Amino acid sequence: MGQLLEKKACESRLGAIDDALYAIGGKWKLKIIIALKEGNKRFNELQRALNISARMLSRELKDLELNGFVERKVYTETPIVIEYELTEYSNSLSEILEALSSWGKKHRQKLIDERS
Amino acid sequence: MGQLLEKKACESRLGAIDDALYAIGGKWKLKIIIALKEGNKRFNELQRALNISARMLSRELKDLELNGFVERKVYTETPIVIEYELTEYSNSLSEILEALSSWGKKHRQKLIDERS
DNA sequence: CCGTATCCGACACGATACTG
DNA sequence: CAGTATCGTGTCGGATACGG
Repeated sequence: MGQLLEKKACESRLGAIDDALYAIGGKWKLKIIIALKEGNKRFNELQRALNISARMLSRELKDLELNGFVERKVYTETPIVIEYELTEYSNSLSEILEALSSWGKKHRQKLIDERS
Repeated sequence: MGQLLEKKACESRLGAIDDALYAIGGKWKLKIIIALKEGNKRFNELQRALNISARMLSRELKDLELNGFVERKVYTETPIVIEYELTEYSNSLSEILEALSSWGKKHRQKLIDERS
């Protein structure tokens, strides 16, 4: 009977989603990553691009660094410049990013259509 | 120059991700949907399957219904039974679900490997 | 420019108890 | 069983100010 198998599969997916949301859930993480896909950015550039407070940005960047998505680069030649750069590992998120943004686009269009 | 194009694309993706997170962000929405993929479920079944409080489940189900992902079905034959069922539209999330859970699985494995 | 510290309100989330 | 009401906690997240 497939019941049991289905249940196992479901539980496994639930756990996996948990892990994923724990790492990249929240309001900012994916958005920061998208912004950095455009190219390395400095702290203030990110802040302006995302309309995020310094406090949150600082926190989230640390978190992203700890989890291996982002690297903080310090160029010591004067003037000293600090940039944030995506790591190789962050590329593993591309499918998620693609799926989310393409769905978001369609969803927004649906909402617009319904209102008319 | 591709700079401008890239910037536009980035902003568009940021907006789309916003829309997506607004609709399906948070700790519970996707998990409820996954649980229902296994088959229709009653309130208490969902509660036990997800370890979610009645309060949150009630809220999230209303939200999911409003956004067209879930339908509340009432079977009036005694004994009266109330079930929650996924709508057709909820299938549009399958790519996201797939991407998230497969990434989550790999990510967890990575964490395990690193710890050894 | 790159952040950190502090204060504060809003809300996500949980536990418990309760109603029809 | 299907929810709602109440209460309490923690985190989210912004505003402002400040120091390296």
